[in-house]
Amino acid sequence: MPKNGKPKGGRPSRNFEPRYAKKASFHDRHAGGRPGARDERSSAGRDDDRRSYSSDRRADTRPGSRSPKHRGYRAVESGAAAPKRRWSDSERAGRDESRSIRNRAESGRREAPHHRNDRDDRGRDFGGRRFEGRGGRRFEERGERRFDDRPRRDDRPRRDDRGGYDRNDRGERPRFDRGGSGRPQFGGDRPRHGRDDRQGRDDRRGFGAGGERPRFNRDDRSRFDRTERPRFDRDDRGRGGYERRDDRPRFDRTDRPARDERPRYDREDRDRGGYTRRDDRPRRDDRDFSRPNRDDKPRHGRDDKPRHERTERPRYDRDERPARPARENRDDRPSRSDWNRTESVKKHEEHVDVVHERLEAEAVQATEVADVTFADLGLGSNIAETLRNMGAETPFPIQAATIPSILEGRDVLGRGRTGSGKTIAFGAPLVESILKSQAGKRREIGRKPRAIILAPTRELALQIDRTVQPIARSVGLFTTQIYGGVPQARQVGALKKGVDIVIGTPGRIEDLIEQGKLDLSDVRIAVLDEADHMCELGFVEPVQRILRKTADDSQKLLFSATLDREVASLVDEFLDEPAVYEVAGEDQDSGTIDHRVLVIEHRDKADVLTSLVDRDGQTLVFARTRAYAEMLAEQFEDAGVAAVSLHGDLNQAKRTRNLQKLTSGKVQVLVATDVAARGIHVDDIDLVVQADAPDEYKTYLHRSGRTGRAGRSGRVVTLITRHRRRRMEDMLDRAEIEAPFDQAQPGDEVIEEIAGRVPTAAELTA
DNA sequence: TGTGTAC
Repeated sequence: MPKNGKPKGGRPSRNFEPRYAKKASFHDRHAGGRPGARDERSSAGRDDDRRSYSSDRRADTRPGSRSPKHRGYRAVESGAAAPKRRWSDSERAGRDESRSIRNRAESGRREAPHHRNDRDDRGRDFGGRRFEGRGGRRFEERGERRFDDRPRRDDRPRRDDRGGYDRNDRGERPRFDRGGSGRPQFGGDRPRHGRDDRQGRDDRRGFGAGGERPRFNRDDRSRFDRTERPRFDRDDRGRGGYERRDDRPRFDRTDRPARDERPRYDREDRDRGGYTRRDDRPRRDDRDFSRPNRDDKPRHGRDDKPRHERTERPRYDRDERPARPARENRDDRPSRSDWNRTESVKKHEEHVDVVHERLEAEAVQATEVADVTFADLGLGSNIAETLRNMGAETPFPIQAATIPSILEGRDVLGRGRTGSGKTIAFGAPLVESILKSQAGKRREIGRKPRAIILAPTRELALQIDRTVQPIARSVGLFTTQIYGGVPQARQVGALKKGVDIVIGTPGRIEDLIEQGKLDLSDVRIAVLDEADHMCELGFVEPVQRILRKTADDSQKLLFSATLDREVASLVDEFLDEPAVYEVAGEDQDSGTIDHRVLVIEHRDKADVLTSLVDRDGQTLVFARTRAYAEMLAEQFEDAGVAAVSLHGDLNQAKRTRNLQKLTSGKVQVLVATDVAARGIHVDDIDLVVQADAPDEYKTYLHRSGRTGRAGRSGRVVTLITRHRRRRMEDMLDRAEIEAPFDQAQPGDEVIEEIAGRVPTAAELTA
């Protein structure tokens, strides 16, 4: 250990960023004949241009840490990272306390004298320092960031767990290099794999396994599904489904005939806009749990209600539900699909209703939730204390609602806007459960993870870890991030040492599983953040395969701000009588966001956009494609407005760096694709510009949710051309958002108002 | 169609 920690940790940065940068540059230099060469070069070229353009900015704020330079720079950077201290007294105390707590809790089980030793090793030799370093300073920062809007995320990048130890892993890499050249197959498959190359062929080489392991082999997959869990077999589902379907036609997707029976929605929609999906979410409640799939389809939205009723929608339709006697009937229940709204909530019906409503009223005013504490909800003192230090004094509604059920071991579906405390809502109880489950057990090196948290983007995975890690650490548990775009070595190294909670994205997780480097068989809690998104095309299968790798009876927690029918596919297979919670008003504009739509001429788009972003305050611009996002960022730079982009064509180092530039305030404008639509927290964004209107209401809600956070005001403006007006109206309607439409041309007053350069009429009167 | 997840 010490070895590992020393050479590597001390010298090279523990941050992967610098490394990436370095590799990238190396890569650029050797990009010559490689497939991705052209892209890389052009990318690099742009980067250079920008750099020179805004060199000043960069220079001051970020002394070399980012720059791909060398040691010297790194020294500077390490200086920046220097704040990382070792364990602080309080942390150490916390660790000890947790240890004793764990032991006590485990009175029945063996005491495990090793326990302490193991941990000490970990803590001192590597985990200890780093953690502490990070912990000492970051705990607070995290808290601030998350709850107080402090933009400082600089830590983010380096903070990777055991980052410092990577170096060791690196040392091992060389021997794997042989595989380096042997992975032509990928290149062939992916025309744009250039970006991967950028990140560092070293890593890839390390895996070398390119030829050895056909990870993504389609055949393997199919084999997988069926053999592993026969019970989930489609056929089975179909069977089960039918039974249920009879009861509830709407949920079944296979149950198409049923739809025919309920054509009324379609018709209404058709009359309106034909293609509109409006019906899909007449009311939020329905939308979530009963709707067939996505909004696109105008399928029968089973309810007769005209959408206007939505405003009145009781969140869970509890009233509508036939009251069931609590969970005793579990066995009697027709199927899991009931999760929708019946039983799950029912079990806690009384309790839930009470708590839910009481808190709900406080949802907007988080500070009012004073009568309940995290301890009341069942969390241990260490965790409660950590949450307090993070800025979470009292539980938010969604937390108060879900924590008890999660601790109870139930599967849970939770809907709450990211930033409203959703991460803690599942993170804190998850840590508590894991802690209890292994109370008294020795923490072994190389132990298998006990929990896994899946997110759709790397940035979100990082963010989740920033919240969960301190909580876990407060009780002696370890987390690690497993996502792509960065070298595997560090991640694998962490797994070898043993981690309790894995947080990451599907791709890399599955990859490591197939490599035999990640074993989820001990995972007893699996969380899907942005669950509805994780159930979309392209995501759902990997997710299913991953979930199937977890312990058979593992607890599943699905969260999202727009949790809807889309998760039915997973719910049917993986959840058992899930409890369903949501907090009204948290999944969309909570009244603090001002929505506007500007109807413009296409030829004016560039000027209007530049005018909108040339302002004080941070602006997040959404573009539909990566290319357009990149183009807009350049356009803004050319116009003298510092801007960076965030999209999938950038290597992870750059993605991280660019996002960090926004959060740190170095740049005021970030142009992104929908990679930034969900979950990303940048507290000071006060304007969201949708250069391209989203295609579905959920995307609108997620994008607009990047502003107006924590009760502050925010503004969202969407640019459309006149022929898109109708679609836009329909979408807003589905999103239940009121937004005035204004015709606009460059220079118009309305643009000045939206940009905040001129007070609006409302602001003047106010 | 594009976006994200991956080597």
